Amino acid sequence: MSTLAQGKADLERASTAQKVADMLRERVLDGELAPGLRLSEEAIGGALGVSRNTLREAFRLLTRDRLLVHEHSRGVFVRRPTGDDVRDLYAARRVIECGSLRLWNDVTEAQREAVRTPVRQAVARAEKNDWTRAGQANIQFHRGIVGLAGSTRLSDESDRLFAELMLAFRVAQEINDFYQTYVPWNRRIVELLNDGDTQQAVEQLAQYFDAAEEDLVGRLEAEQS
Amino acid sequence: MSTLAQGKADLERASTAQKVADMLRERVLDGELAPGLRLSEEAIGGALGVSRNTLREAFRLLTRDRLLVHEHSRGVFVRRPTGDDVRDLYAARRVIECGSLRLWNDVTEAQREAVRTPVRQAVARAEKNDWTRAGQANIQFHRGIVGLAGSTRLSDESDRLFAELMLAFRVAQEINDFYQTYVPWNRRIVELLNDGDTQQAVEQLAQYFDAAEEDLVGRLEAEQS
DNA sequence: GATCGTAGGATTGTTGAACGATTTGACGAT
DNA sequence: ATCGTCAAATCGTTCAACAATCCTACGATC
Repeated sequence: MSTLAQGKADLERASTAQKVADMLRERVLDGELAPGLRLSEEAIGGALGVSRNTLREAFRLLTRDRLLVHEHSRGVFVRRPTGDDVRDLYAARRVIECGSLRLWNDVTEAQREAVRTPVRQAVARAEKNDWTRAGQANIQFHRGIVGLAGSTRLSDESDRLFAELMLAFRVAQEINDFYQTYVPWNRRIVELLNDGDTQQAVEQLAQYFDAAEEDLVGRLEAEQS
Repeated sequence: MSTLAQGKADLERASTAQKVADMLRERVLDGELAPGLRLSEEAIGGALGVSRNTLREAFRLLTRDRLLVHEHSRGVFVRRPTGDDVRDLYAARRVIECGSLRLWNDVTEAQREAVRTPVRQAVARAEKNDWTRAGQANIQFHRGIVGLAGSTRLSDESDRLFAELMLAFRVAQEINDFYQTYVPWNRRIVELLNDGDTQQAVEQLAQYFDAAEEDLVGRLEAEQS
C-alpha cells in the first residue's frame, strides 16, 4: 500500500520553521529573492506572520543548505556565489559524480533508468525550446548519477550543491540558455554507457565539468561589479 | 604575518549559540553524552546558563552536523547510528575518498604530504600502543585524502561523515582497538602511492572500506538491544 | 577636499515568561 | 491483558524587552 507512506507523510507535519524555510527556499531558487539581498528579520517575519525566533530557526535551516549566509550582528543574506565558489563546487562535483558514474555496472536497472530517463526528457523539452524544464531535467540527470552511489547522505549533499549552483546561474544571468550547449553532451554520455564504455562516459562527464566550469566562472567574473 | 590570521580568528567572536554548540559537540564526540541520550532543553539550558531559544539554535547547528536528531515535540537526541547508517556512510566515503585519491598525480606536494604525514604519525603512535591518538591520526589521513580534491565543501561534508562515524564506533564499542588492524593497511596504501601505482592504491583503499564496513556493521547489529 | 571620529538610529543577539499543543506514563475499566 | 482516559512533563511558538552591534550622516581636523 502506498497509502501507508502517504499517511506517514501527512503525520509528519512540518514545523512552522520548516514551512517558512520551504517557502523562502522557493523564493530564493526562483530568483524572487535575488543573490546578495539582505533578509530583514522584522520585515519578513511581519510579512509571513511568524515571530522572530521562529524565523531565525528557518534562517538556520537555509543557512545549512548554503542558500543563505549569516553574518554576525549584520543579518542573513541570499548567497551570492563567486568564481571561487563555483570552482569549489565543480571540484566537488567532479569527485562525486565521476566516482558515482564509475559504479554504472554494479547498480540496479532502476538506478540506471534514473539516469537515462531525464536525458530523454531534456532532449524532448529542448526540441520544444522549453529550456526552463529542460534545465530541470538536466538536474535530474545529475541527481540520477549521484544516486548510483546509493548513499542518501551523498545525494542530499549533492542537492545542496545543485541548489547553490542554481544561485550561481542566476548571478551569471544564465538561466535558460546555459543547458542548450550541454544537452547533446549528456545524450552522448548515456549512449556511451549503453554501449558499455563506462570509462569513456566518465571521461566525457569530466570534460563536461571542465567546460561548464570555465563557462560559468567566466561569465561570473565578468559580472562582478 | 600569521598574526593577521590570528587576529581575524579573535575578531570573529562566536555567537552564544555557536559556543554552546561547540561545547556540546565535544561532549558528544568524547562520549560524555552517549548515543541515544535525550537532551532536555530545560536541563541543559539551565546547566549552561543560556535561554531555551539560544539552546535551540545550538541544537539546530548540531542537527545539521548529524550529531543530533530532532523528533517533533519529543526533543533532540544524540544520534545512534544503525547498520544502515554505516552502510550509507561507507557508500559515500567510497565515492568521495576513492575519487579524491585518484587525483594523486594532479595535486601539489603539500597536499600529498597531508596524506603521508598522518600515516607516519599513526604508525609511531601505534607502536607506543597509543591507540586513541593513532585513531586521530587515522582520521587526519582520510581528511588528507579528501583534501586532494581541493574543495572546502567536500572536505566539510567529509568531516561531518567522520564525526558521524565516530558515533558509530562508540555504539559498536570499538574506540581503541579498531584501527589496530588497519594502520598497516594505510601504510601500504601510501607505499603504493609513492611507488606511482595510484590505481592499485585506490583499489586497496576500496578494499579497506569493504573490510571496515563489514566489521563495523557486524558489531553494530550485534549490539542492537 | 579627504580622512577621521562621533553621535544617533536601526537591526540583530539574547533573555525570560507565557500559553497552546503534543507526548508520556500511570491509572482504572472492560 | 488490552484499551481508553487523564494529569504531568516537555516541546512549539509567540511576545516584549534590553543589551550589543552595525550603519549612516554629520562635522571636526588636517
